[in-house]
Amino acid sequence: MSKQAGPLTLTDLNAVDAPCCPPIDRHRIPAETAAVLAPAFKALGDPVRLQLMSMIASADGGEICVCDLTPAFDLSGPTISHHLRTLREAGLVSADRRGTWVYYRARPGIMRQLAALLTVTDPA
Amino acid sequence: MSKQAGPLTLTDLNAVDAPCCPPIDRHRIPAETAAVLAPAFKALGDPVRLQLMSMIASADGGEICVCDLTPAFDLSGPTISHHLRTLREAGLVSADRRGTWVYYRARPGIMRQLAALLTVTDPA
DNA sequence: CCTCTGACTAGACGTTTGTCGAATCAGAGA
DNA sequence: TCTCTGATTCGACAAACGTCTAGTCAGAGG
Repeated sequence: MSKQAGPLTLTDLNAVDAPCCPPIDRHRIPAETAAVLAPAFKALGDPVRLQLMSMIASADGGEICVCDLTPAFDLSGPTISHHLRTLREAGLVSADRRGTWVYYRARPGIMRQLAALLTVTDPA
Repeated sequence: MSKQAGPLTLTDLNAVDAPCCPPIDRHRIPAETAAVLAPAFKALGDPVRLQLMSMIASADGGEICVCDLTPAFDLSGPTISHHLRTLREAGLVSADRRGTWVYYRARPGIMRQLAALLTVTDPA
């Protein structure tokens, strides 16, 4: 159990199925929660990664091959690979090698957590 | 109208009241949309700014004084000021000076857009 | 075994970021 | 007017980031 060493990890949050975090306008986020969720927002904070994320999340069958992602950008293969690693380490996607090809898949749990955090009550 | 010069700006998106963007798992985000929304995610991608954002969004009366934000962190005044400017330039908050004090207020519109983008349909 | 292809790692390089202390600006009040 | 306080801007610096090229790893198929 890694929960004892670090105060809180991404895996901990992923393990929780219920919404971990009330909306941001309900009360102040604890420092530990911020430390865990901020990297996920940061990972989405690059235009290339945001597009990659949407291509993965909207892919037919829920997954997409790297070989279909790379040619969609004017960037080198290693650069795309680097961005995919960033998304992976933020817990937003998972990778699965099948033969020569690697397929990426979105992790809906954490995305829902981020969405829940940003869902504010209408001021009207 | 500034819409003609640049392809798309934050203000343009703020002007739209209806949700600008279907969820990320519906279809691929266009490059222009990614370029506009990524900076907002990036601004939330720092633990300090994420906490600042939640303190502002959850503040009583919808606004909070910088003088109440600064002592909540182990950081210098200029550093907090810098983070607040980042949030401001990302369109996430607005500032209002009243006498000696400056009050910050959340902009719910863009937050709802980000939340809508991340709202994925349940796989179950 | 060799080779080919797709994806990743390693190392380098210029840019951006987060932080600070010092200086400056904006009002309030004597 | 002078001073005091709160907030921002400026300039500097180390750390992190985004990108590249070159090299490496993992399977598929002769």
